[in-house]
Order: sequence, then structure tokens, then C-alpha cells
Amino acid sequence: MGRKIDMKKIQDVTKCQVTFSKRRSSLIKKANEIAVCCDVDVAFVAFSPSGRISKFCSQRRIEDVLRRYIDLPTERRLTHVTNVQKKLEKLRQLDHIKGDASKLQYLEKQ
Amino acid sequence: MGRKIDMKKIQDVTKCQVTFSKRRSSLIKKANEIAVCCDVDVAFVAFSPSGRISKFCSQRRIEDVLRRYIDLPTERRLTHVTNVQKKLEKLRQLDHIKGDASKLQYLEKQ
DNA sequence: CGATCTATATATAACAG
DNA sequence: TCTGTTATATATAGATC
Repeated sequence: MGRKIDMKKIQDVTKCQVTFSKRRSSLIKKANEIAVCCDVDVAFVAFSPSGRISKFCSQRRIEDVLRRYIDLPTERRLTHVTNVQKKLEKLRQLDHIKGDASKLQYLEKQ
Repeated sequence: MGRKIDMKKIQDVTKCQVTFSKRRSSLIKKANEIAVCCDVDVAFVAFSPSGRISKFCSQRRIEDVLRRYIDLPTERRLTHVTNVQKKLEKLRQLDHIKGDASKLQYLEKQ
């Protein structure tokens, strides 16, 4: 979408805020879509460095969904790490070695 | 993206699972992008009806991010409902008035 | 199920006002 | 900052294997 950007922190403060605002809207929109269409309870929370908080929840009380997760037995939580997150973690390790995020991400998709 | 679908629960079980799987991947990918590019801590949790759990967190321990939110004073949390969520809620009310069956599902969850 | 392909629908970076 | 436009990059429904 739009011109491609590197997978690294946006240094320009204004540009970073604009990007955050736009992407947050899209993210929440999609969270709502998956919640409705796939009938799942979804909760999303984001803390910005400046202390701002963004959240979305498909139910009335986000606390219930979040606590439902936190209250799970530890071993149950650990077994539910998604494959996608595993891939992301693998990517981070590669990034650390080669130091070029955008190139590695391209490789990861192959 | 792809052929448009209605904003209502996908009745076909197989189709619903496929859609959930695809959209979850995209959602987590975007959550990671906004976390990195905008330097924010993000947490995402989803409970499917069948009991499956999906999560993503930009930090090592998702519990920390979720609890960080839950532990906020109630009034602080309430003041941080995003404008997008407000719009979604307003949309639901309008939908209710118009009586579109597929949109009534929103209200049921409230 | 999971992967891949293709035609569309969306998302969005850069820009303009 | 906020809104709107536009050119591109992504996401994804449906189909097929």
C-alpha cells in the first residue's frame, strides 16, 4: 500500500504519528471484521511511547477478554503461540545477524 | 481484497476457518509493522468459538502489556476509547434503525 | 487442512490544500 | 494538523491441487 517503507522505526515524528493514526484505524477495522465474520472475541491494545493508549474489543468489556487470557494456565498460553509469531521471532534473529530488515523480510516470504 | 463479503458471521464452517486463518496472519503482520515502525507496544488476543487462542505481542511477555492495560485506573481506560471505536458503535445504532438483518448481529453482542 | 494462483478490493505513503 | 487525492503495494475470496 502506498510507497513501501522500511521495517524500522520512522524517525520523522510527524510522519510517524500520521502513519500510526492511519494504520491504527485500519487495524481496528480489520479486528472488527474478523470478530464479526469469524465469530471470535478479539482484544487489541497499543501503548505509544508518548503514553497514549489505543484499544479495540469486540465485546463490551475489554478487561474480560484480556483477563480471560491472562488467567489461563501458563502452559496453555505457551502452547498457543502462533506460527506467524514464531516466524517473526526467527526474522528478528536474522535481522540481528545481517542487519537488513527489509531484505530479510523478502527472503522470509520465499 | 478478493471478492467482497458481508459483515456477518460466515455460516460455512470450512470457509469461516480459512478466512480466520488468512486474516489472522495479516492482522498479526500489521500489528508487528505498526509496533516496529511507530515504536509502540502492541498486544492482540483472539478467542475462537472452538476454544482456539491466537495472540501477538510486540514484546516478549504479552502478559505485561495486557496487565499494564488492565491495571490502569478505570477512568483512565474509559477516556481512551478510540474515535474509531466510537464510530463503530454509532454505526451499529444506525444499522439497528434500518433493520438490516446482517447488521443486527452487532447489537446482539452489546 | 495448507499452499498457490488470480482477479479484485483495500490499505496507505506521498502529496496537495 | 486535518482532509482529500492518487499511485502503488497489500490483502484476500474463490478456486484448484
